[in-house]
Amino acid sequence: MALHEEHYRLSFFLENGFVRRRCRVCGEFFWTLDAEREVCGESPCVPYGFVDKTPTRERLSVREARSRFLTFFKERSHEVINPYPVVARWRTDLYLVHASIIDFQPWVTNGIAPPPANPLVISQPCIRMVDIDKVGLTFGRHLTIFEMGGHHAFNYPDKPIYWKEETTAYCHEFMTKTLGVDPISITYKEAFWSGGGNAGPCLEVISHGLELATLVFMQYKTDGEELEETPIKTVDTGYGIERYAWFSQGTPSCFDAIYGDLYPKVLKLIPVERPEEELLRRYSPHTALVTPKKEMPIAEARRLVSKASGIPLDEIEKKIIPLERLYAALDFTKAIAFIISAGVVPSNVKAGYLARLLIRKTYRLLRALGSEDKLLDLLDLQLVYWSYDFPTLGEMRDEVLDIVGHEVEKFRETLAKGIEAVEREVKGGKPISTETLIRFYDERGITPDIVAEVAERHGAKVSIPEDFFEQVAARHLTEQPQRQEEKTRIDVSNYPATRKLYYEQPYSYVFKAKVIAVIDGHIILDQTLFYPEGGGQVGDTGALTYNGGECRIIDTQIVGDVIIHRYQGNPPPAGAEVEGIVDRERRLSISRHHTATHIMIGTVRRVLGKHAWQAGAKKEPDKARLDIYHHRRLTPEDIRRIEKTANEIVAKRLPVRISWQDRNEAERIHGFFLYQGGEVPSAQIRVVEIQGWDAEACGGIHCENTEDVGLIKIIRNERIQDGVERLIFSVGPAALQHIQQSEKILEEASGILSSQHQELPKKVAELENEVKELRKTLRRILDKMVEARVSEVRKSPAHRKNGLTIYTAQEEITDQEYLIKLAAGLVEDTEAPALSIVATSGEGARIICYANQKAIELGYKAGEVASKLCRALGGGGGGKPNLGQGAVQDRDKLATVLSNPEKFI
RNA sequence: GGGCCGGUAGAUCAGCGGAAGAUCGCCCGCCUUGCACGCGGGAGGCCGCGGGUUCAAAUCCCGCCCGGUCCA
Repeated sequence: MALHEEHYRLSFFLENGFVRRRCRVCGEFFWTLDAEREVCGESPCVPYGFVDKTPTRERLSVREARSRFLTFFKERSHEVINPYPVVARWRTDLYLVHASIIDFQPWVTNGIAPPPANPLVISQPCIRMVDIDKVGLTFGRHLTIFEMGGHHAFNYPDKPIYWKEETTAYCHEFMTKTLGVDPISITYKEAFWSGGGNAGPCLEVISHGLELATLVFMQYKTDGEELEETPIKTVDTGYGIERYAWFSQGTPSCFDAIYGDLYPKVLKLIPVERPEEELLRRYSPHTALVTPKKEMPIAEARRLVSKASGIPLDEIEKKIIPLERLYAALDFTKAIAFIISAGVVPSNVKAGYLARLLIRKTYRLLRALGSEDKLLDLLDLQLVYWSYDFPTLGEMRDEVLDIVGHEVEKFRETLAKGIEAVEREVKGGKPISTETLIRFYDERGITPDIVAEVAERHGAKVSIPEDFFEQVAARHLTEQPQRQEEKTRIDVSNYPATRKLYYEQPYSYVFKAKVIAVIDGHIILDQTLFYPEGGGQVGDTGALTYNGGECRIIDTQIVGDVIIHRYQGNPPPAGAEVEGIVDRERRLSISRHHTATHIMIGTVRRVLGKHAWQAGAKKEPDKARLDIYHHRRLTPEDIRRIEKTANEIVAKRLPVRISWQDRNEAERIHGFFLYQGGEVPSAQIRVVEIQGWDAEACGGIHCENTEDVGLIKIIRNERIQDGVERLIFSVGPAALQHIQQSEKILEEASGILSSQHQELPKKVAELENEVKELRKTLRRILDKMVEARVSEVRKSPAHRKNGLTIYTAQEEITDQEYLIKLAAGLVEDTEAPALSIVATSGEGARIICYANQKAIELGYKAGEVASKLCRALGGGGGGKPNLGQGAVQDRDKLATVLSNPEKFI
């Protein structure tokens, strides 16, 4: 889709002799200097024309391509900005940076915060998981990780920078003058770009079949189908740095250009035979066709390429597919290196799941190449190789290898267990249905190809439906997500912003204010010392007094800029002057827990690693909880180390400094660690800094000094998600309370066992052993008693009915196993039909019946007999033909039944 | 955040309302020059924890803890 021609009819085109044409293949409009041109020039409308050629003046590595790009714009008054992490910590609507403009959305593009420079230029590593299935197949046209060169200009209504004309002119100059690309080969295709809530017309810059850049002119906000003009017009350009390297080198694949230096080392690790260059030269120009789409399955695409290139299909399958796998593994391991070094821990949620997906895909690819044990080696090559340009990769190297190693190990176990399960299923002789395939994937993460592989090893055939993954998706579509319960939604749009006294006087607890309104159980004041819930800190409580009246404040919330106080009792009338009193002890305790949480974040980052980001936090009066990303379960030793280090920081008496800082400045000084609590929607951010230990963007109320926190005691640790550990801790007097409680439990236990605290574990273990021994002894004695009782009961007269012998016994012992063995012993080795009734009349009187084979044949089933007897005695029972049991209510009648059993059965 | 699956012997799992099982591993015999195999015997279980239903729960229901997995 493209917009009306007007949007693209630039003076730059008209004055430089470009003409507008329409592609006879894809039907899109484009601008060209070649009046004869009929095709837009993008592959697959035409095959690649740069392979084995060098359309540029010189061959460029990725680093050189990046440098040419940055330098070009730097020389044209753009400020060079360092790349951002690939994980978008500054926004919550997406996990990964997939374009350079993401760095400046939404705060800059919507005008809330100024850009770090204007205009600016950046080469931003980007991750696109959407292309994951195309990587390798298209020889590098698609990558999950690539660098996007972006020069950006933010045009404010009162301060324009530059727009379409300059942008296009820059691009053309860069292409032709700097790189030396023949102008006649370049086309500018008209298109429309939309994403992240913004949209605008764009020009795709193409040469020799390859799209090298996209020039986007962001000028709309998208609201459903509607386009609304935005006040700030943003030049959003994307130059494919790797593509420039590929284009300039003319290698068969982009991977050859990216990893030229690394290739020999890679082949040493993973020996994949490289097809002869001649074959690659013929194959490569058509690889844009190999894009799996819904309407074109991959097999069909391969047939097309085979036809276009003249290479037989079986040769493609034999020689090209392993290469595709190697290419994909290269790209994925690079993406893994970047994501994990940005602090993502593989898990089943959020960005962690994407990381896990990448690691597993890579493992399976390498498995198909027989080199699954080389994943970490390949990853390590990437970490070292790219650390020159991205030093974080070097700093995080050990941590990344540890995290990924752990993840790979876990996946190996999952695979091994899954494969065993498949083997059991196959050996059961059942054919593998689609349903079974889906279950193996959904419940065990075993893909159908692996099921098929295992089944075939055992001689079973498995057919995988073409639309397998769609069926899986359909299954998940039917699950409707239930919405979280509505939070306090009170319309405050008619009220003025509340003045936040708690920031001006953080250590005051009494204030005067005027009542603006009382609505829906909430009071709105003109100003307040009550801190509203936010940033994980719970809202304040307290009281309001006025003119002889008083009411309790039981919670405080903030809606927009208006603070609402939930009350109990009689509220003051609107307009009244009130005195507010915040519950001081409670607030002090909350502050201590809040500052302690910051100390803990700094601590886990040092004890566990830089990946230990905050996943969530809550600070209450009696405890706080902190969720952190970590790949292993915390050991008791980890917990002790964290506790110890955190308390050392308390004792160091570090000042807690709070200041409002310019957003760009704060990011420059503290980095993105600031955003532990998520995004912060303002140009100025409130930075809470524990000197030398931790700095975070935070709106909470804190102690003035770490020593004010008092003791930090970790109470509990849970794993709330895979890869997320929760620490629950108490601070100061609240911690003491917890310790006293634990001591009380210990005292009770040692009182019972009359031992010292430190003797308890030994004592309990001894007791445990003793119980086991006693149980065994008891069992042996009871077994002896069974023998004795059997012969005793058999000697006394038995009852008879229809040829059936009935033995009865009344026992004092209530042990079930004893009773059953006795009942069985009485009749089991008897040839004639025999039935036994064993009763115990103690607490919880019971009956056990046992029938031998002959008795069952005669029609006396123990279960039925037990049922009849028990019902006659006011209870209930049942069982199997040979063994029945039940309970007796009417204990007095039991003797009658036992002396005349034949009357009751 | 949502869905699904699971927790039983050291390991892998079966049993899914009426007496806790199999295979491998472990221990002791036999066989063998020795090992492996083979044969015979044996030890090893709060059936994840807590409630509930029931005459009776490993089994059914609820909550919690622990693990796995898919999706956004």
